[in-house]
Amino acid sequence: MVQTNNINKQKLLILSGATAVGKSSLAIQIAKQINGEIISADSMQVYRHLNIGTGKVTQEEMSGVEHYLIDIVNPDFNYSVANFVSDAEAAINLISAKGKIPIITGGTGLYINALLNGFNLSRTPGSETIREKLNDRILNEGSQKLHEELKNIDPESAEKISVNDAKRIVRALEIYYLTGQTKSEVSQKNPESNYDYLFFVLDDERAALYERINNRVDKMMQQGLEAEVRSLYQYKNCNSMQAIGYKEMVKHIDSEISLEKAVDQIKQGSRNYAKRQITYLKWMQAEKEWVTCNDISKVMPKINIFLG
RNA sequence: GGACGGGUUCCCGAGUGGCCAAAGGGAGCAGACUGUAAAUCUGCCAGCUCCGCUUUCGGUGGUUCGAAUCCACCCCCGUCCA
Repeated sequence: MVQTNNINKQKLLILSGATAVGKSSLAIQIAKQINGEIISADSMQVYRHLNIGTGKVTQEEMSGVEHYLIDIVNPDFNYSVANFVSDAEAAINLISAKGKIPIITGGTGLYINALLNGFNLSRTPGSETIREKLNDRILNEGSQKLHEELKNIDPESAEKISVNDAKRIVRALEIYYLTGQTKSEVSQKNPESNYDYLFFVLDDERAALYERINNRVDKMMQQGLEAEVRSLYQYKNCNSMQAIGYKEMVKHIDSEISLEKAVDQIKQGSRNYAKRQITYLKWMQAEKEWVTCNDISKVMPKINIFLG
């Protein structure tokens, strides 16, 4: 472990992993033992009313442990990494002011990465209007055309972004047209993290994980996922509704697919998502401890050593 | 019993004499990733001693220089007529 210059840094516990591995409940258990509070790093649990499908912990399950960044915006809000980083920093300060330990838990790797590695998002703002225009151009001119454009402006980024990756092409161009600087110039990360953290990744055998996911989706259906999505139907075009479990259910409500098919797609989508989460976690630069989720006994000793 | 339609690589599904190890999609695996990230995108995907070879397209036999594609019989499946 690299523990240089960590003496004065804020201590953080990170707990991540694929969907349905059991992060939330483990986090609560840990919080109780070390007098900690939980900050959710989940791009969908920030939305109010998206409860069943996002696998939010209930008030009861929280059993008194304070949770942050859950239910903080309405479903029509477009939450982003930038919001997360500032919200999470604020929560960290709040928790630490109470003399407690912040535990970051969630499956949105990008969010955790941005927080830990000090992405400087303030230098790369966003602009809905510019983005919209760019998106229109992609539709009309094709992504290849805009990729060419990016190549002239920021060859370094163009090199890394696929010609087909419309989203990233748009974003890179957006940064340039908004700030006059290229994405590659502006998006440097801090050389060193602001935090002293202990990072656990919960994992399991792939087959077991996939099975757990399938079961969890069945459970969500029993809990009334369909009704929940119906009650949120008005938001069907919002970002929040692109969450797995919601977009498929909307298709069913719109009579595009049968209920059975929707459920299958939710399971399939969740499995694919889990795969991507794991890939991101593997890729992400940070010291990590991979823990098999049914063998978490060795987690506490390490935490105790870490906290001193 | 009769009339058609069909059985293709893990699944769906193109292919109807050579350009076919066989389109396309899905799944799976691996990867990328700095303001939509539960999103978006990329690669691999019969096997091998891998610029060539070997085994695949329900089964068996045949026609042909050559078949997943044509013929015969057989085995399943679906629809229809009795």
